[in-house]
Amino acid sequence: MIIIDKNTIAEYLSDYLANFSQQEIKDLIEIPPQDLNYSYAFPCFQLAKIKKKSPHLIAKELEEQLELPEYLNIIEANGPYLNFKIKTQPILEQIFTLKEKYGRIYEEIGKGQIPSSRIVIEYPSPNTNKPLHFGHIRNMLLGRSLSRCLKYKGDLVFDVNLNNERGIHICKSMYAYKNWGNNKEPDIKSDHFVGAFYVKYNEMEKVDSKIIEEVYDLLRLWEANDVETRELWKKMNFWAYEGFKETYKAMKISFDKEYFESDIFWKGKEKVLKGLERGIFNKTDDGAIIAHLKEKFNLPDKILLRKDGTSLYITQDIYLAYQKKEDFDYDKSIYVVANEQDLYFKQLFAVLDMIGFKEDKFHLSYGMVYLPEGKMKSREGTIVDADNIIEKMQALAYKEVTKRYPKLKEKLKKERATAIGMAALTFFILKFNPKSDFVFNPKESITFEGETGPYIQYCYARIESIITKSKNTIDLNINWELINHEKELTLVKQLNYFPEILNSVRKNYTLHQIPQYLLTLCQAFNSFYSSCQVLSSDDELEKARLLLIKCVQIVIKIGLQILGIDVLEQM
RNA sequence: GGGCCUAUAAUCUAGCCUGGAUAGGGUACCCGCCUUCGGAGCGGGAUUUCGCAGGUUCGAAUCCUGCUAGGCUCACCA
Repeated sequence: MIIIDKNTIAEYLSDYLANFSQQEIKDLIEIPPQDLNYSYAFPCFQLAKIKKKSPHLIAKELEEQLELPEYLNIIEANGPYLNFKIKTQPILEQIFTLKEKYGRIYEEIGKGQIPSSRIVIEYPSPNTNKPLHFGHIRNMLLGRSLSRCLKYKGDLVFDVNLNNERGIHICKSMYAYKNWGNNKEPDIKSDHFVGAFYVKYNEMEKVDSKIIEEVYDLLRLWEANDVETRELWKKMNFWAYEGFKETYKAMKISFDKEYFESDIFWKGKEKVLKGLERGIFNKTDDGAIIAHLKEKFNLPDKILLRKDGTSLYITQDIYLAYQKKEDFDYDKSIYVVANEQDLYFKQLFAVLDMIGFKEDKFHLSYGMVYLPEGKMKSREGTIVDADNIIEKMQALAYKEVTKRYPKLKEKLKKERATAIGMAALTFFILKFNPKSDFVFNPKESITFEGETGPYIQYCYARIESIITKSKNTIDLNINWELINHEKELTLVKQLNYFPEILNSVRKNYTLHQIPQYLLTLCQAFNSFYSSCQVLSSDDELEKARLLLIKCVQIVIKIGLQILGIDVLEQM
């Protein structure tokens, strides 16, 4: 097998271009605009500078001079560009042979692959005083698909979750329950039940701002291990976890290990005190411990321990870094956290660096999700609740399924609605660049047409339908010459890019490249579909096209599986 | 005020790292396409000073500088 990518082309060209190294050539090679049916292009501008000839002329000369390698169909000069068209046969052979492993062809044939490593990914790390919201959905989807993508590419990935289940915010919910809860048991999803008291507290605080003092009393009681307070805390946290469990299940996420802030928040102290002893950190006038980050890191200084000796959020995160290393002996630790904490993570990593913890750490920072009205504020209850939106998507999908297939069995309808609804939600979120903010407008965002998950699923189902109808078997024994339609060649071209896309995602964590790629592929397929009939009286042609669409189906499936979207054979 | 980030048509978005072929898509809008494999689809049309102003370059949405607007952040909160 041969991988036809920029490297291959560069290697080939380097025999002819003495002026450049192979790497330089590779960097020059680009992917031509979509409507041109060439896979790769070499622009001759740089060469023109050296040779003092027009790039057009150079392209033309190279075209004549170059000897066609066996994996290329044609090399053609177009203006200042030298364009390369790949052969269909090697591509489809690879896909059909490797099947669901095609996306890791580099690893499979052992060429140009990155060694696999042990990676810990931490997400979504919720607070236990309120249910998960839309921002958590983005977080979970990013964490989940990154995890799946890295696993697919051969890394050993550990998904972990840190429960922020102690602190003043938890005490607020507890306080409200204590005063206005009448010892009620949850009569709604239990994390929502807890969240309602958080909102209640904030309402009451507006009426009487002094109640915050009583909340601090509660926090002190908690820290002093007061039995009654601890019992209440356990009870309410249990409700929160029970609720989260359902949401995690719907989101199809699970963890190799869950950490609890209450277990570890005080353990970071030791690390910090040791750092103080060694003179790495300093004491402020009033006795707090501070890390001076200004000079060495050009960051604002960070307090690591309060003047009363109690822990801060960063104290436990320092400890947790060590704990994760001990638990998983990782090569790299990834934190999936929104970009509002960019500075915090710079500080955390700087502090860890100061005390000699130099492990490879990465903050996968993603943009905020806004509502049309602005930022979500769980304090005021102006959030898009995660369970609610999941339910809404599935209900809408159910309506669509029912509209199309009124006679379908109820159970099937429900299954399809779940798959389609979740596909729509997942795809809607993951198609955006993780770094960018976006506005979630529930009314406009819930759609199954255009650039959506169901659009991709639909392609898959269409292909399945054709394959089922055909009496021919699919194998590599076809007449390759018959795949020559412009739409077919576009498909082949797109299929060939897939492994490179996954390499890029693994390297840059640009998860949106997968949905974006799938859209391009499916658009090419649908366009092919409308101009090329697969089922045909011409058996040879039918066999050739069946193989082609089977390969498309294989790639769609790999892509969707990484995103955590179910494929449907019928929809 | 300092730091970080963002600005692409009515609207949403890809492309920016690594500068190159008429700036790709999607929604909405207009016109077509179900007596050919599934219309959650396809084809065509209209709409853009790629925030503004400079600079570098043969070439800038992409790199640099300044400006404007917006977001996040600058806790002994999490």
